[in-house]
Amino acid sequence: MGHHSCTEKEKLRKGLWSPDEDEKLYTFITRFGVGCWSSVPKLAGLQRCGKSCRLRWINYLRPDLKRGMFSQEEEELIINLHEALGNRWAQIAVQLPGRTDNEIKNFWNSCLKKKLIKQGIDPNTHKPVSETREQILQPKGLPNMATSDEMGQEFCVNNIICNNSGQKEGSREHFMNKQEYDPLFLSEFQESFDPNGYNSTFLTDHDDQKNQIEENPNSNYGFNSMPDLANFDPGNFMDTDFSHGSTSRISSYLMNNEAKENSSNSSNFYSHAGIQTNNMLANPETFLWDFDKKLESMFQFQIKNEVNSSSWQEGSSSYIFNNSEDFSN
DNA sequence: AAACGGACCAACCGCTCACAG
DNA sequence: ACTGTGAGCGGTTGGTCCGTT
Repeated sequence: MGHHSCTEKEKLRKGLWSPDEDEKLYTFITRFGVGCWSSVPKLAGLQRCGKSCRLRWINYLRPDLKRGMFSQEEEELIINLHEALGNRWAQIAVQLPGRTDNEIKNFWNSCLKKKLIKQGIDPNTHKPVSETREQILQPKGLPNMATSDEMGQEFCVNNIICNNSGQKEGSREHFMNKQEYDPLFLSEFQESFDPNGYNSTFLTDHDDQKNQIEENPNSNYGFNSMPDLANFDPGNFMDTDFSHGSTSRISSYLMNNEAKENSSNSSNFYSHAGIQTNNMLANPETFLWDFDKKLESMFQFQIKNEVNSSSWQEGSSSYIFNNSEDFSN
């Protein structure tokens, strides 16, 4: 019901994303923000399904993504969270700013799982393997979930959920129930985090956000968990900072070479993390206008003929990148 | 140098849920 | 209440890399 596989439409491309596709998607999203994913491919001139675009953005293009190896702290946090939440990667990812659920899932499956096994710990139960064997015949509830009796011990994730009262506040049940019934639950841990990569508060209060942008040049411009751009040095921006993946390598190659060959062209998509963000910081409003203009001339995909106001959810984050242009026009 | 296999990771698939009409 | 649609999630797959034989 309601499920349309991307494969049903044979025109649609599949597989790895080309730098050109990345560029189109990145340009589109930074310009108009995240709205209706199903309309993104058409509007951005991509032969992909919306689902694929969404995934590409979330897992790779989002500017707030952290790159590179997981730190020891992150590693421990993932293990703790997995013990509490099981394979709820999206929920785990919420606690690790700049990391995606996919990334964490892959890291878990390829690395952490084996590490725990090596240490004699069952990655499913987070208990010593010998103990797990004894319990294997016992009926189980949810996998990875400690029973309420077992949860007499404190559940402490990132020093946030610790409960000094001795109650079972830190139990997985509590953790999940609270999240289920309290929509603001996550904000207790991490203000305004939005898994889409946008600042949630922005979605509900445009004026405040706008003020934030105007008053604080170091704000994230709608993206959360942005790296400290004030200290960002484009000269030290290595290709390894960008990604290690296959297309990523291509992208990185292009980024490095194009940046060298065409350093005057600030609209170079792959240099966005450096040049453009610095421009943003220096003068946000100028940047918005400037960036917009450059994109216009640079990429030339014709949105004006394709966009109509009803095909896009009036949008929230779009004005950050497009405050000078009425999208519906 | 070639073949092989494991590790890694990006992307896909299928499912569920939320919501609008 | 029902149906259609889109978003999001978790499991899985397939391609690439890299070390070993």
